[in-house]
Amino acid sequence: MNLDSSSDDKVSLRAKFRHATREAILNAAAGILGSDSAAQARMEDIAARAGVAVGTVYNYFEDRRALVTALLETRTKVLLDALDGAAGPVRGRKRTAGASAPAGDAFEAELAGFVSAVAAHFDANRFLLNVLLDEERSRGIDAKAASRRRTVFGQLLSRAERLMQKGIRVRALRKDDPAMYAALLVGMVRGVAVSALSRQMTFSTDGTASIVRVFMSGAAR
Amino acid sequence: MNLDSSSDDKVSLRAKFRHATREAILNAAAGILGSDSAAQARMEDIAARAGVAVGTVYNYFEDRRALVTALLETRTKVLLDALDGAAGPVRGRKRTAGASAPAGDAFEAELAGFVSAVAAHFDANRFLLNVLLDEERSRGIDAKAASRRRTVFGQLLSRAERLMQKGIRVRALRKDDPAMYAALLVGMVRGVAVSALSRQMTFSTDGTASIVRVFMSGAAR
Amino acid sequence: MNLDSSSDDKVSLRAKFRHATREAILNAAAGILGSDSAAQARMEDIAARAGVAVGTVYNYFEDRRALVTALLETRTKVLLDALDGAAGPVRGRKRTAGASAPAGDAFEAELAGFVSAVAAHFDANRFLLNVLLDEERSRGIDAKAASRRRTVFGQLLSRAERLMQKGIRVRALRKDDPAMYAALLVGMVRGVAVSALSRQMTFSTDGTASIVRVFMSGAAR
Amino acid sequence: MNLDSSSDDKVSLRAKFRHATREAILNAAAGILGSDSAAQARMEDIAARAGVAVGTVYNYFEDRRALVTALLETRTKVLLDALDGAAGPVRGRKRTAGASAPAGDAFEAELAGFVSAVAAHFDANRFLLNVLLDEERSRGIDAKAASRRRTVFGQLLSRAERLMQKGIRVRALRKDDPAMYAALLVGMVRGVAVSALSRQMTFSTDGTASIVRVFMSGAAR
DNA sequence: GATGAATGAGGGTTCATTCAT
DNA sequence: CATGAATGAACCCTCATTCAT
Repeated sequence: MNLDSSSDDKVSLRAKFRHATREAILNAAAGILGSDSAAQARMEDIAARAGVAVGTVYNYFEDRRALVTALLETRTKVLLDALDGAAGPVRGRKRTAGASAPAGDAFEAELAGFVSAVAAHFDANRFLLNVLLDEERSRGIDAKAASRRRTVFGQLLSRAERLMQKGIRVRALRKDDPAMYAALLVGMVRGVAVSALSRQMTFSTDGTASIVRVFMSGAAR
Repeated sequence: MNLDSSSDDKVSLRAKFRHATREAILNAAAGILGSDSAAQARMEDIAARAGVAVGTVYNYFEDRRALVTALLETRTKVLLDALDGAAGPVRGRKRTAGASAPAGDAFEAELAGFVSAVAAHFDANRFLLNVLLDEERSRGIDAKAASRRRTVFGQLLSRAERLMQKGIRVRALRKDDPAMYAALLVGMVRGVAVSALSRQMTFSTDGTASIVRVFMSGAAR
Repeated sequence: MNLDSSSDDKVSLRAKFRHATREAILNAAAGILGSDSAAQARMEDIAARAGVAVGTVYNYFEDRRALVTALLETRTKVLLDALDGAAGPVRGRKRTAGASAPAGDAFEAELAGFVSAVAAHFDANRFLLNVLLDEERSRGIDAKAASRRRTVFGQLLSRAERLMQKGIRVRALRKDDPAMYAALLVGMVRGVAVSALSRQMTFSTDGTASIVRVFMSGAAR
Repeated sequence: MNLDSSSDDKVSLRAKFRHATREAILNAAAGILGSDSAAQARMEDIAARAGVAVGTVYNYFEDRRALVTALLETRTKVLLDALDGAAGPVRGRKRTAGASAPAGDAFEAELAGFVSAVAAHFDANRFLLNVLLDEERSRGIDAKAASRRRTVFGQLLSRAERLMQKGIRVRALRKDDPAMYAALLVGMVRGVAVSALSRQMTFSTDGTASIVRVFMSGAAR
């Protein structure tokens, strides 16, 4: 038992260490791929930024593709979880609500939650923003990874679409193609995020409010 | 006379040929950079697609960077010219109009023109769409070109912003930050374009209509 | 202690190995650049001759230019050190000597030392001989390196000039422009070296003796 | 006859023109190959300097090698002719002379002639100086051309050697290996020429005088 | 003949990946 | 396991040479 426990401890320490190293590498990759001068995302640079040797990176990830894929998946999972989390509470509220006005308010709140969750992630991981649609071009990314990534983007869109369907169902939105609504909404978020980026600002709450307002009520007087 | 004309013909033929070759190369580059598997945009591939030898590409463009830059500039110029052309007529109408309702209609028409012009170009040059913000990452693009490109994107945004200012001035739009409006609008266009892309569709007129409707009146019931 | 020593050994072994590889590459480069058919000094050839892959060469030298420069500098340093070493002892003797005849003898000895040192290096590094003045022409050598190299040649000349000044000072030589004397002497050495080269011979001691004799007393009867 | 003569005129005019073009190309090549920054001696550059198109160069010379070879041969022939011309008169004088002192003087004069002829050509054709031994390295020069060139250098040496043999025969020089004497003399000339080059001077008559003096009487007091 | 655009083999350089220590 | 030097396929670019006009 003692032996086991000590061995267990060792193992868990090792596991922790392994995990920490893995994270360090992922963070390094995110940092480099998300930076403006992302041109050079050489494995060696990533390793250096993570404070390990190149070979070590290959101990944690099969190859370059695997690293990028893992990065994408990790970050995407966090985003999607946040979206689902943001949706959850509202869903609860919504069910409780009976009146149509509250339904509209509730939906708007959920929409705001969705928008700010996506925005927060774009803010935090410029990497995601950069990679979102286009990374397939860059070195070492193949078609398989690209399609998988489009799935990533697709997942975001389908979350948005589900939200739109709900909005239509609860009569908060005019009846129309939910996919179109989703595209418009996600496009707006991306547009504001990019705009904030190029002006060296962060998304802030203003962005979220503007998006929700325009999306719901339009910009017309 | 004969001599002159023949000489003229020769010159113009040569010039025409030169121009045609240049265009062929640009088109080839656009095709490859705009394709899904844009990962391989090797100079040799571009040359092959244009039906010339590698060396020939270098007879027309200093290097890879120059080629991409030229491509970007050409395509962008066409887009911006289209935008300016679309804006012109409406401006005339707007001045004539006295009532607020016509002003709103006129602006909406101009907005639709803007949107469909941008959409048409995204449709025609998937290249532009891909490259728009993110190409700075890919091989052979340096910071200078990147900033210039950001200017390209910036130019699109500033056109949109100008349109928004006009909308506010003619009281077609609620008073708000025109830059924000611009970001939202361009984001929507991009969102729909990308969405169309991933569903293998073209932008169509539906997209334009949806964008204008939501942007002006919102999606709320 | 054991641990330390083993770690030391490792380090020194690595360092030694690194150094050996570097030397192997330099030698390969010297061999190829010094050979008759020096036309092909492709990086790949140099690498092959050194028994490594191309990439390895680039682990040791920034680029082609850096390799050639390093080669030149290394070899030149050895030559100059030899010259300075040869000059040292004689200088000691000279100071001791009071009579004019011994002074002349001492100078002649020093001159012979100088000549044979230079000759020995030309013999050993045909590379140096080839490159000495003219390498600026060959591919991949830029102006900066060229001027630096001319400095290399200049350093040889200035060593010779210093020797000539001493010769004049100790009245072993007729009073005249030391730079001219230097040019003549170095030219003679190069002439004999080249001549030996084209006759597939080595410089030998005969060459040195002839040079000293003619330089001091002339060829006239 | 008229027809013939007119055709003759035409032919001779054409021939003259052809010859002029050929010379222009050779001069252009000499200018570029002789310049400090001889790194780029591209066919296109040579053509541009000669004021013709690349294709035209290929109408006059089979290929790059042929051009360089022709250049070398032309220039060398001029040099060798000058040497032979300089030698002629002296030979005549020598035969007339009976006393040993005049013989020495005559030889010294011939030597001076030789030296200044070589120097003049090095001055005029830096190209020759550059190429003399080393050009085999540079682009587009192959082994065959190199050996032929070594012959060029060899021819210079053998002219010098013949002169030395004469010097020994007429007892102007101490009896020794004429090839060695030749190597020393030519080396001196090259040394002074290079030295003059690096100091941006021309060879001048001083150089010739110094060479002759040291070669004949030595530098010793 | 003169022209100069087209050609494409060839060379320098990079960087993902491997593997001995 | 970590390390980092070695590897070599792949890519950008150059320039001697050709050939249609």
